[in-house]
Amino acid sequence: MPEAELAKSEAMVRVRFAPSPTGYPHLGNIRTALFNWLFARHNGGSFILRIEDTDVARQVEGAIDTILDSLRWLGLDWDEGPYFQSQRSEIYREVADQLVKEGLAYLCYCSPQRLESMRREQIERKQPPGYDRHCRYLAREKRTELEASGITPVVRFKSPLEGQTSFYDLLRGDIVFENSTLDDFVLLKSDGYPTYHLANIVDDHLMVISHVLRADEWLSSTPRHILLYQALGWQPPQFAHLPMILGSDRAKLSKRHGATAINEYRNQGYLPEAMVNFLALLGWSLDDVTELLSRQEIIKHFSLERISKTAAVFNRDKLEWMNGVYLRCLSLEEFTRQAIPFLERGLPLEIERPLETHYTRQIMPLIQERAKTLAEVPQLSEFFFVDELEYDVSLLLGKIEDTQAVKALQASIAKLEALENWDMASLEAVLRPMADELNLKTGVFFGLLRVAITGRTASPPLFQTMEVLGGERCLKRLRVALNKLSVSEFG
RNA sequence: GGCGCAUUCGUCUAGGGGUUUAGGACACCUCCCUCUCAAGGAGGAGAUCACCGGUUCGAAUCCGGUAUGCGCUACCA
Repeated sequence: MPEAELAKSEAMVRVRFAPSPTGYPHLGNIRTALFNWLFARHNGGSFILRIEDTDVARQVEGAIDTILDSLRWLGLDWDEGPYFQSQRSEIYREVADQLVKEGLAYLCYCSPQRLESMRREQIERKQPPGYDRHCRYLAREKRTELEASGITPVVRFKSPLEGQTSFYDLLRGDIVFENSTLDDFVLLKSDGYPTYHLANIVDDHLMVISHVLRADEWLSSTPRHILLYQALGWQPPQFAHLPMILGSDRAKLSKRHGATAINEYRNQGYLPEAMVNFLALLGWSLDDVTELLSRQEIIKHFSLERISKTAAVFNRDKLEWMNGVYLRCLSLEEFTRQAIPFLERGLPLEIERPLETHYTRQIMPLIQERAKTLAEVPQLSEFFFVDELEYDVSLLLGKIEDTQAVKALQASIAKLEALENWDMASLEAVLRPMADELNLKTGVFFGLLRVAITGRTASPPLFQTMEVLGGERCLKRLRVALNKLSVSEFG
């Protein structure tokens, strides 16, 4: 980065996140928000939230709330706003009027139908599609006639016909566009709302935005914005176009890519801290080895210089792994607190609510080590809560013959009925020697008990599980297992 | 079609002329631990640094071209 640019970027930092409520924010949107927030926090600047709701037709119900919720969930607090562009129409209109008055923009009366057929013809003739500037050169009489006709015009910017427009991108360096490739884009729509191009630069100027950090998809529009700044005699902010986040098919993230809305990740049991850590590493890195960073560490080290230039494919496996790491870092109290809503929601309906707190608290340490997301907690712990286990007898006989299984279960029941202290150590002290007595490998014997106790072949450690379940439940389950075996013998 | 940006293991990335037989992470495989699972530990496999030229004593690193990918090309943002 040249020194002059560096110096500018060190001045008072004011950045904004400017989502459009035409959909729910996905990973890509939120990553942009995160980078802006990190940049502001690192530099002691301001993070401003602005809702770009100028497309009334495509507005999605509830999108604004979801945007605010998502930012709050991730702890991306804003210092100003939310500002709503829909409430600032007067401002944009005045700027558009001024540009028309100065001859830098003009009224266009072309119908959508005409524009559409024009575009179709251009594509057919393999010409670059773009407005043909029909209304830019309207004769005076014709214009007066159209004004009288009652058609509501749009306002278009008079793009220069030749020359170049260039700017310095903080990430990518000098970028140059031929003005001849730019058409006369719309500033003010016929419904009175501004387009992105107009609203964006007016607000960035009025809100004294110092740096525009936005997704790469905006790079191509930037020359228009530069031209507008020039037309208005305003100093443009610094630009940095961030690499996009792609779906596994390497295409721009969209609804097709599964749970793209960020609040879906919350529902699926991801922790905001894990999400922040993961997202920060999607396009930024500290060094060659660090993967786990706290929010404070990210803020401390965040810099534009270390943002990568290449689009990144979202790797869900890695997010899961990281979330598991964060889950295991939680205190038991915190993990339990967070897991309970997922249990209440995800456990079978017949289990009584609210869940018994003391019992649940005993279960959670066994689950915490094994869950990658909170949404997995009900599935992992279901057998602790249900009265009747549902499993196939064949599971009991996985590695053992039925006569031996029956014998082993009978012996276990007899020994356990006499057990005085139902705790992990006592259980192990009784059961481990039994494997020898029964002439079974511990793996086989404990495996049998595991299925009888949990209904599964994989579970938390047997003795811990039995201690938490308690003697009454365990003995009942052992008898049920024995019964299953005898029934199957006759069936 | 035009314009723009990008191109290092499957994925996220480090590396920015000699330190590189290209480092780390996820996923995968093997082994250890072990009552199963998970976690953890130790290993392994996986990248002719897109390709072709050039600059240089020397290039993943600099330059040019090509290819490929992505983005933009709306009275969407």
